[in-house]
Amino acid sequence: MAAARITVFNTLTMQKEPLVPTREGKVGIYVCGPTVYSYVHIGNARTFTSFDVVVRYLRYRGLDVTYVRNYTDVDDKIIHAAHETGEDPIHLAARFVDAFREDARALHLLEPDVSPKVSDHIPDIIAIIGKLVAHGVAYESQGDVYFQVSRYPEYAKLSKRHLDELRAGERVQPGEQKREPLDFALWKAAKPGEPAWDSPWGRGRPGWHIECSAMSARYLGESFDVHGGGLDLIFPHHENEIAQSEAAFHKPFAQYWMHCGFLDLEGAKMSKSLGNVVRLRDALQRVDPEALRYFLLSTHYRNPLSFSDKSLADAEARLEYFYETLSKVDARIAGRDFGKGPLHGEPGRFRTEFEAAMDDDFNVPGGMAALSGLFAEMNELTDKPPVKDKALVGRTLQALREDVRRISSVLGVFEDAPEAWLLRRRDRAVRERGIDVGQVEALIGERNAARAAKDFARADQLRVQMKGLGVDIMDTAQGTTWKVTPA
RNA sequence: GGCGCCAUAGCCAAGUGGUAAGGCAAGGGUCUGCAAAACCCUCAUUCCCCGGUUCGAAUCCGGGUGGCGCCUCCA
Repeated sequence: MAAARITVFNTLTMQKEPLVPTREGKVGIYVCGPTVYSYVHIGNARTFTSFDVVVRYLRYRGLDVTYVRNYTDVDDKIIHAAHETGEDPIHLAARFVDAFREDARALHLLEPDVSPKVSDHIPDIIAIIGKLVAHGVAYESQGDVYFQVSRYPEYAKLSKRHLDELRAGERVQPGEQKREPLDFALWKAAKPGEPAWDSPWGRGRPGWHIECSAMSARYLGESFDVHGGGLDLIFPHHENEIAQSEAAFHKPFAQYWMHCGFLDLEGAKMSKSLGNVVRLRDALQRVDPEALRYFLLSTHYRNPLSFSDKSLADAEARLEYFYETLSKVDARIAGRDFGKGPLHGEPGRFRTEFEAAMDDDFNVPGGMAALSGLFAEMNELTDKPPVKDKALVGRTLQALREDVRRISSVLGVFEDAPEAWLLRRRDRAVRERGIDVGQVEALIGERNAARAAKDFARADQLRVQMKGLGVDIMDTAQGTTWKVTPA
């Protein structure tokens, strides 16, 4: 069975384990989505892109995946942000949900099967809190409800901390009515001007962690397969989710915990206090969205990734190579019938290599190596075919092109029409560099006239002139084309 | 202070017991009027340092050095 071949690094055990879904052939995955108080940053984007590929690959392997990624739209930070703009918190959150959807589309993120919001699940949340109170692991205190950590002996099994050490560093916020410092809020009594709902404990709103316990249970069941998020969510968020869910339902919560590493800014942590947060939205303006996606996937999801203009430029250059190859290959094989028959070499080996890498805890960089081999093979067959049989070459190219499509569907890159992507990229560069296209075309015309007249000195002079404008020209069988010199 | 992660060529980056993937850059070549692109070749006896385990370690163990993260909101 395909799934058994896939191995996942489980934060719970700190080991790679075979992925064995609870229900044969089906995988439920819950990823902690954005708290929508602002635009998401590129670190968020990395996490969501990583899990996007996880979901795509599980489906590629034939698993029936239910992918849930929530929006936390009721939260302290949202309330603060709304106070500053004078906006209604729920309205502000809705605005940023829309913004996120736009950014996500640009990044080619799949729409999850379910994208639940906290504000739509208050009854579910109240029901779980009610269970926890009934089980004696949570208590009401002046309109707040707290989870009593000491009543859940397995607390901190995910982050592997010791309770006494945690206690040493704990502090109680003013106004909190906890029995013990480690206890955390499940429900917060309403303050004036805050979104609030009726509950058995009075009007109030959910605490931070409970929504994920409620929404995962609703859409995936009280026990499900994979739970994901950023590294920094391990403590306390995921820890608290485990405590709440397992104490409420008396069964194991998520089987596999997957955590995505950080993205930093050339070594420096991205943080609001340093003022070096890069919004996904802004990054999307600066670089081709697909290049950004390719960059985000260029390091294994658990390793740190460093964001820089150079790495972005590298990603874009690489994408250009892929698209130029595809453009060339498509021109060769599109709409042609090369008949049936044998293929040259073993074109399927690249996809096999790709799968082997991806089976191993979603090793995307390993998979990219296979992809490099695949593209080199396509280029060779197109430009310097080692065999004369054109039908054989054509069939092989078609097979390789088909494998590119399958791999693309997993990585979510180079799915565009190659010509369209190439032109879009050039147009953007033309705008950025302020290049006069009419002038370029005139110069090309002049140069071709000089070449026809064998006036190569003049032709070379024009080439140099265009180089000075930031334009590289290429003489091909289809005529002279040009592109903008990489900055 | 506690817990944990990371350290691979000029740069980016896989590899977690069997003798260093891939990419960029660089050098050489094929092709080209010249170029560009593409393709081919070259490019780490060695994986931060010191010990240990082993027939065998980049991979395991111990110690050190240097980065980083979490412990408070954070993807």
